[in-house]
Amino acid sequence: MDARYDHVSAEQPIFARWEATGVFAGRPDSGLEPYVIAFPPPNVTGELHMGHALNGAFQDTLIRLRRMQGRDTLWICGTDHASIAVHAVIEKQLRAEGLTRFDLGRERFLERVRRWREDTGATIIQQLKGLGCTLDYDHERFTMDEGYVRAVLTMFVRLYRKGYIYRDNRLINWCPTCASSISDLEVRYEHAHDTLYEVRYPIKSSNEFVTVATVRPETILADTAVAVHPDDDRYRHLVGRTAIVPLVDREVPIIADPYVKMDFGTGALKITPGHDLNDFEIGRRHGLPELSAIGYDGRMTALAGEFAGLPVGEARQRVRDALFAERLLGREQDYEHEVGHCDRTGDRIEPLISLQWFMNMDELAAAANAEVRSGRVRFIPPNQANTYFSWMDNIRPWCISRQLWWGHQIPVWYCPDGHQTVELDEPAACATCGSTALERDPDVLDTWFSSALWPFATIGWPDEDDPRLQRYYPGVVLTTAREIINLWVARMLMTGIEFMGDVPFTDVVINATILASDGRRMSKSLRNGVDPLELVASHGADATRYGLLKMSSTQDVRFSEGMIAEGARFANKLWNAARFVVTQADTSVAPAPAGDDPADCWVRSRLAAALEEVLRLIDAYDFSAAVKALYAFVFDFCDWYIEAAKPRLQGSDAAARRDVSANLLWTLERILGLTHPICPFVTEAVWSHLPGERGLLMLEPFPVPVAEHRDPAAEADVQAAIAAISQARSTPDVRLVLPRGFAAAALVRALVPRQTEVVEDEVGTVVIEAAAEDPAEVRARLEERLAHAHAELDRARGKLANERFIAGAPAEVAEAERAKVARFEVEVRELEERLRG
RNA sequence: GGGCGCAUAGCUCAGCUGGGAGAGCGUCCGCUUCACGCGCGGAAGGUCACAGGUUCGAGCCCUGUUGCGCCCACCA
Repeated sequence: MDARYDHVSAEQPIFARWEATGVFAGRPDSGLEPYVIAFPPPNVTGELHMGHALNGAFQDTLIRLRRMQGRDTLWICGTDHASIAVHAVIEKQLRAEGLTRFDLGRERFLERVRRWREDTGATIIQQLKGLGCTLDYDHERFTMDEGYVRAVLTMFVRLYRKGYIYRDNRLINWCPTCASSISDLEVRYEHAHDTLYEVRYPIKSSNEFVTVATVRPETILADTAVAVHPDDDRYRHLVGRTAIVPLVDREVPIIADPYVKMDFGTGALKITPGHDLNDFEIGRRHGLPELSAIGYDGRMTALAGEFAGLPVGEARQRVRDALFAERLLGREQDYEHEVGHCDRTGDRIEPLISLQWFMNMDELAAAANAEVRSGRVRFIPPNQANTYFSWMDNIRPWCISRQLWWGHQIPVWYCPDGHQTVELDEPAACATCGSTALERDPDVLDTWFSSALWPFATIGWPDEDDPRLQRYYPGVVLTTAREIINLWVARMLMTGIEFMGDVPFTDVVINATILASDGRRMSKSLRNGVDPLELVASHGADATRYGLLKMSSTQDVRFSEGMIAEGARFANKLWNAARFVVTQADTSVAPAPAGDDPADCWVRSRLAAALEEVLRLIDAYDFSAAVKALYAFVFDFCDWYIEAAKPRLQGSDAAARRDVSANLLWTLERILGLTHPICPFVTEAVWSHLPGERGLLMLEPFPVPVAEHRDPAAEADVQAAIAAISQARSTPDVRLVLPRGFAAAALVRALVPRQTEVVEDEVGTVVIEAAAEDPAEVRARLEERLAHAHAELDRARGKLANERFIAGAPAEVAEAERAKVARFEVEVRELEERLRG
């Protein structure tokens, strides 16, 4: 064994050995209790970023631990076809060639997508292997696999027949570059500086005007009403009258609707159902016509008359000028607000009326809500459920159709008469009129529609007899990022309940977001990101896992490479501890809890406590605290137990040598087992160097808590001795007060500095004195300690003298204060004596 | 605009139901080169963002202020 753990040469071969076992695929015939994690399938376009790496480390740690604990673990591997994201990539390539997807046509475009996917491959899967993740790679799923497509279409057909899915003309978010609708959750709002224009609308058959405010004067051309608040005295007399829309001279009613805010703008609102969501809803309430002045290409339509064909931005300016010329333009004020942009292309979103497929989620959401409110599904941390409830409690119809080509094409066929036939497979004839001239709906489904059934479509659904479905549904835990609670988590809950009759998992763990070191979100454009692959290359997969898990305690955490470096030191420490045991201990003895020196009892007790603690923390998904507890124990083992073992291994007492060797081996084995889920590579590497015939550590049973070795008294004694010895190693005149018998203990013999003299006194304490030192310095130090002791004593006595403290403080707190008084009284007496002497 | 959260040592962060301010890294001092210099021991370093309040007692509870982050959101 080299003096340093070399992750570069160690990791690849170890992973190959793991893969060869085939256990990643689960052990369906083992009779073991299943443990399933739903893996969030990354986009095929994806590269492993920090969020994936954290989530991968998190889930793999759980999977490995449960596997060692004797569960039949399954962690389905796969990727998402990422409809709109892939479109963005390919269409960008096409633009560079001066083309659009429409130049290629549907078939050639899809061919190009498939070719591109073959070329780039799912690199992210390879990257997950590099992190050590034990996903079921042999049964990798893809949301465009044949079976998966069938599952998606089945869901569509069933929900259609249930009446949840329907086609409607509604206002949707339109991205002109994508040439498609996008979902509410794909709209990003950005701050914008615009102008708020006041525009005067003449009132028919009068000299009056009503003045409205708008940031989008070009939409005036599609206005179909003016609205005021029903209680607004300024306008009450106008309700029911007719206003004339400027420039187009359209006569529109003046209506009253409580949505209008009296105190905003002029208190009068122009209503454009075709280009504004609120107006759309007001329009539906009042039965107003829905006109479109803006087309799907982002230009003005024929309705816009002289402005037809102009891009929206230009039309706005021209309309403004025309209004000015007609003296209908009022004040123009600077106005700041949030404007929706397409998450993928950055285009400004145009709300447009469009014939689309929608999904009503009211009932599904109510059922999913109930499972969270009842506690059957819990969010960790619990307050993250607020995000979920705020969306679910106000659920709106979901526009599920996209005017894209890469994705699941909607299984609806239209005959020339416009009848809809909804079938899984292409029907021979129209179900209504029997026409055979059928045309399939060209649109595809929103990517998240297919993601929503990931937990069961990956294991056989809709084939309800598939044994995997019986065995591996429902899973246990989902760990993911905060931003997809609604996009994905909520929808999986809904579909799971609807189609499987049960939720797909009961624990939803929302991971920390790892921010860049500047405190902002890591992003390509800010160039503040850190590549996890570089961390794996430079520090090792174990170090990266360790560091990410340790960082992940709060909701948002700044990335710090120091944590990763700590992980590397930790791995190296383990490696070298093992190297010591292998080279210095008697490896012919069997590993066993042996030896009854205080140090032996202490290390076994600490191990038992660490096992219990780390396990409890992982069960609670507090990986950061688990890593800390593990680190503390491993370093205690190395710095104190191994050090104390040295003289006993080298001494002439053969029995002691055997005991210490057995104890070292036994403890080390358990440390490796406990550490393996977090740092799988180094522990596996070390394991193979230990004496004896060794299989894979990955398949070893988890070292069950060894509670019978708990010995709090020994722990307390040795911990106190360690503190005292530590002090002695830097402060030569310190007086050690150790339990009786410690002068002979391996710990003390091994660790006190050579130049100190060890004396056991008659009351069972050990005194370590410096050989020689400047008396003035000794005196000064003693005086300092005396002053401190006096101060502590006074404070404690003061508290005890306070009646309200005695009345209000818990008994143990008061007791602690009394103990403190006693302790410092002794210390003061001793210090005064030494200063006199 | 709403929700969640953060402000504690030079840095990154712990501090459970209120009861003697912590860890790792960094710095400095000492030790050690026979597992590991990616080592061992120690020390210095903090008005716990600010202002009020409750309490015998507040980093922790309440109110407000300031700064920051993330998520969500249909106010012209």
